[in-house]
Amino acid sequence: MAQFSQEFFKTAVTVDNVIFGFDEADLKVLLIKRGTEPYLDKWALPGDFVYPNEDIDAATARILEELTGLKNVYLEQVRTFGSVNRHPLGRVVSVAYFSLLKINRYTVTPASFAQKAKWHSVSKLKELAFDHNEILNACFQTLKQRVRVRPIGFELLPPKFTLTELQHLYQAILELDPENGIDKRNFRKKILSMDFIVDLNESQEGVAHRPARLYQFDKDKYERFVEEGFNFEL
Amino acid sequence: MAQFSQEFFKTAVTVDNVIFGFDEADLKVLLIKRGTEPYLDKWALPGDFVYPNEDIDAATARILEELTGLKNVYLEQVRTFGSVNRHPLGRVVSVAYFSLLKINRYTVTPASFAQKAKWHSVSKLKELAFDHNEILNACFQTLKQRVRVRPIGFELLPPKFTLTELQHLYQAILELDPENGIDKRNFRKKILSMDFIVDLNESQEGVAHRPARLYQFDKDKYERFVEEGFNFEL
DNA sequence: ATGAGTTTATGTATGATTTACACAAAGGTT
DNA sequence: AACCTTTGTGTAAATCATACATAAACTCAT
Repeated sequence: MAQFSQEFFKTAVTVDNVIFGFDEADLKVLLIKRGTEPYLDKWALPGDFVYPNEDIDAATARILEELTGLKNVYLEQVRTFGSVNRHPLGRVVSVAYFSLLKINRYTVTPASFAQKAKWHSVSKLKELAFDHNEILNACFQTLKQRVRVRPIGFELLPPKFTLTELQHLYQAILELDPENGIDKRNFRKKILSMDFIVDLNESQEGVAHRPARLYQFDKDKYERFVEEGFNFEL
Repeated sequence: MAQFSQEFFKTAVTVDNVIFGFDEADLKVLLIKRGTEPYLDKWALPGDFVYPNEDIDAATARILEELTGLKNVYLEQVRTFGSVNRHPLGRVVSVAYFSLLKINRYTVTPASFAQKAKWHSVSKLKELAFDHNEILNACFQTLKQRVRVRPIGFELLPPKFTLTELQHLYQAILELDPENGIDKRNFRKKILSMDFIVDLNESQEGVAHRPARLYQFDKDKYERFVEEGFNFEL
């Protein structure tokens, strides 16, 4: 390692957070419209500088809370982007995270962000500020991998959900077209063989068709299974 | 994003590289003995500051080349470590990488690193400088996952290898004890069903037992299979 | 030259998992 | 009451994973 020197303490570190939500049959991402240069009026990922006395994870959680009012949201670091010229105003290294939140818990237009914040379909995105398309894409790919081997899909659903909703969620994340994606019966068989997805003995109400049963993800139970060597895989 | 301000350009960014090698039946990692404070004389991961006009990936490649003389080595970014107090002398955020190299291509004691560099068994590591145990561990876990779904194990073997060597490599990375790990016949069956691991019609020479056939990983062939939808999985 | 020592190479039967596939039941709406 | 929409369910066939033992190829010591 080179000689320790103040010369090197000239970089800014930011976090950028790809906030995913799921609505109907569509995977969404929360973007903000920039109110300052550079990239004024362009859509961008929510992000901020990491403060001098702040851990990086904490910075991401802070931004998320400022933007949505929510704490204890699923958060995962993905990768760091630090090309020399990725930011026009200096050397800015950005640590990318994604988070998963239940979209109906999100209350719009919080005070601290003057700019517009809006959910966008992941499948139809325009050009974003900075290298945010690349960042978003990396996070989406990571989510896609993660969701097959960790039971994190539930973070995007309400506490009580139907198996059809769960299946639509997986199809959206894995980019399988509906009505050609996962076989309904096989999907349910696999899901219900996991005893931590529990039948609540309740049904939907007020729907104009046969009501679906409601299920819940039991995290404690899941963790007990993991300790006994169980390995989630879809 | 907060107001753009020079206040935030006060962080140093480093890279730390977990360099893996494989020798006989043992997964190794290349460490250097620190020649300066802090952590003088402690073993540490090779790393350095990222220069002002240097991409982060490039910094990692540079360090690797300075240390080993090797270019075009497999390199993968894992995660960024940036706890406020991880470095005693200031705010230093470190981007962790691992790399995989053919251990016999490594020539010892290169000029640019005055300190001792030495291979250590991953399985018996002492305490390292900074948070390097944590970094090493994260990289090892990532390697463990990666090796099951990407054909990167070959990066650690000589160009021509025997199936026994390959099996030992997998057992070392996956921490399966030898003689209780993977079934030899089933392992070979699976490997040889992948047509990009090609039989060279050559054998070992000068060994005091039945000589093993030599095989080679054909990367181009592999990539063609991937394009046709093939998915590596061990 | 022979035998001992060591490691390689190979196939099959059993069980487990994955896949493909179609129709009756439960509600609301008219 | 008939209709519309969506839910809920089982089985057979195919594929994949697992468990397991013995002969063949080479060196070394005698």
